[in-house]
Amino acid sequence: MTSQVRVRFAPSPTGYPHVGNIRTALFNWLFSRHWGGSFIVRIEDTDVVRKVEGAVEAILDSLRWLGLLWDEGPEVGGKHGPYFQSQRLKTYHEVAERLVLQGNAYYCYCSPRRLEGMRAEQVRRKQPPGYDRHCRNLSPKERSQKEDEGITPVVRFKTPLEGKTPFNDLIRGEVVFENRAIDDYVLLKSDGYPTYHLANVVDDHLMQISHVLRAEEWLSSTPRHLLLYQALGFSPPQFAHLPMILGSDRSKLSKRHGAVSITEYREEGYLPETMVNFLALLGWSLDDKTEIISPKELVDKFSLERVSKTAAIFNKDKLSWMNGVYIRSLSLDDFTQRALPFLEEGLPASVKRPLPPDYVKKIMPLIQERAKTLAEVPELVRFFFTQELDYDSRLLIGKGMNQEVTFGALKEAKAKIAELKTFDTDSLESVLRPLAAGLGLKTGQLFGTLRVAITGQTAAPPLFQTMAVLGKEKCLERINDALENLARPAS
RNA sequence: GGCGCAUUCGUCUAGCGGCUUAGGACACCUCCCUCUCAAGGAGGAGAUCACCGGUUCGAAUCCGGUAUGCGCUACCA
Repeated sequence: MTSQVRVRFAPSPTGYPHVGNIRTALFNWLFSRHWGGSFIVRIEDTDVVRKVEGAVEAILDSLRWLGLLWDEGPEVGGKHGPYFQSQRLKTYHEVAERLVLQGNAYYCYCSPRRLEGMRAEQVRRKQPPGYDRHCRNLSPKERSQKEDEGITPVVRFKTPLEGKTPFNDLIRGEVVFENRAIDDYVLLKSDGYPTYHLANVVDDHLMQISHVLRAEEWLSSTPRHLLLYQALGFSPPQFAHLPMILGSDRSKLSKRHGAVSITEYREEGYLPETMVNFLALLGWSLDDKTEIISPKELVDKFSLERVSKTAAIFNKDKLSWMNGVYIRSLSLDDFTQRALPFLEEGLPASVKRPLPPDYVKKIMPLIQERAKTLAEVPELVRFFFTQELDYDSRLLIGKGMNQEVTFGALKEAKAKIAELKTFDTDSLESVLRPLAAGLGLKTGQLFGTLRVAITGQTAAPPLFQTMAVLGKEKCLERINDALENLARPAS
């Protein structure tokens, strides 16, 4: 008997992985790494109807992206495979058959129509909906009659009519369910696929899973699973039900809450280290102040005792803040490397590709601390690449200035800049700062005007650094353009 | 309707009977820094700890009830 920790992430490929799924994966991964155990990925593709093409790849990609590598599962294999439930149907059939033989399950021939009618009636009479056990005690004769009619039955679990099923949830403590509140649920569907309940229990046992860490929505199903373990003579794993992640309106996360799939966050330019850090803190905390925490420390300190019991709302503002923190912490090279794909993608088509590496490298330090996501980098640096600036010429005229003053200031500035032999931050500052005083302008006024002329924006990286990167020629061109724009009567 | 879980600033959370005038973070506001925007620094506002009872010398912390929210109640997971 080993006390090896073996946990699994068992997604169903019925859609792209959302933050809730991934948070569950993260906690499983952290738990396994903390205890030196194994992290297993198992694909629960038992719902043929809802199966989504590409979902498995999206799930695995997301895990890899976040660094949540698995010890057993798709692609890497393992000695308890296969790790796709659709490839394990024979096992489920055998177990279901055994259950029927043992008297713990039975064939049910009820038509969907009958079940529907039954449920409607139950709801109408305000009774708890649930299977009425119509086929629970069919005689052999009745059964063969149904078989003769060509009906493919489902296999239902013969839930004990009395008693209680208690268990100790590692996060919530003692939980008890009355068996009579549990109906005879389906184990094997008529299409030959098992339901979650059967496949999950069988595989967790066969794969020697020691701890089941899953979302709270499974809490009510746990007694069903426990009853199944009992009937099968398997010793159940330990259960821990994680708090759910909710949308801003406190309902289950869905499309209307904006980005829900983890792949969308990736596309929006959130760093994987941000997601890991943020998701870890959604339902778990180290202490009363730790916000930024490394994966290593997460693994080191993770514990189920510090997992909270209450559902959490996904706070995107805080995510963005945290992403900014991580972006700023990147080395310049790393930041550049990561931003590059977003630049190639996000810059206007008119900008020549490939982007000149040296030029890009000079720009990046100017915006690194201004970017909250990688996806907004193209917008922040666009004016460095585009030929023509498109802005309202009225922006050139700063507070307390008029057209004439602005025009003169730009002209003077242009002259000073043109005289410059060395064109860098210091030389620009040494000539432009005095110029402001000479013109009787505040530095903010002169620099503001120049900023609009140079960048087409009122908010941009520091002016002199920006100009130094752009180069003398381009700066002069843009000031010329600004002068022309100013001279043109505003329409 | 039944069953289950939960309930501390708008949000994420700390708190596990006295150290709490309930701490931190995001967001918000003010000021400083400053050529704008960021970043950074200093402050501020924001929670009668859902409510009602009980236990106790003492409760956000323990117990009970109520309310509210969420989940489950499918041949979905």
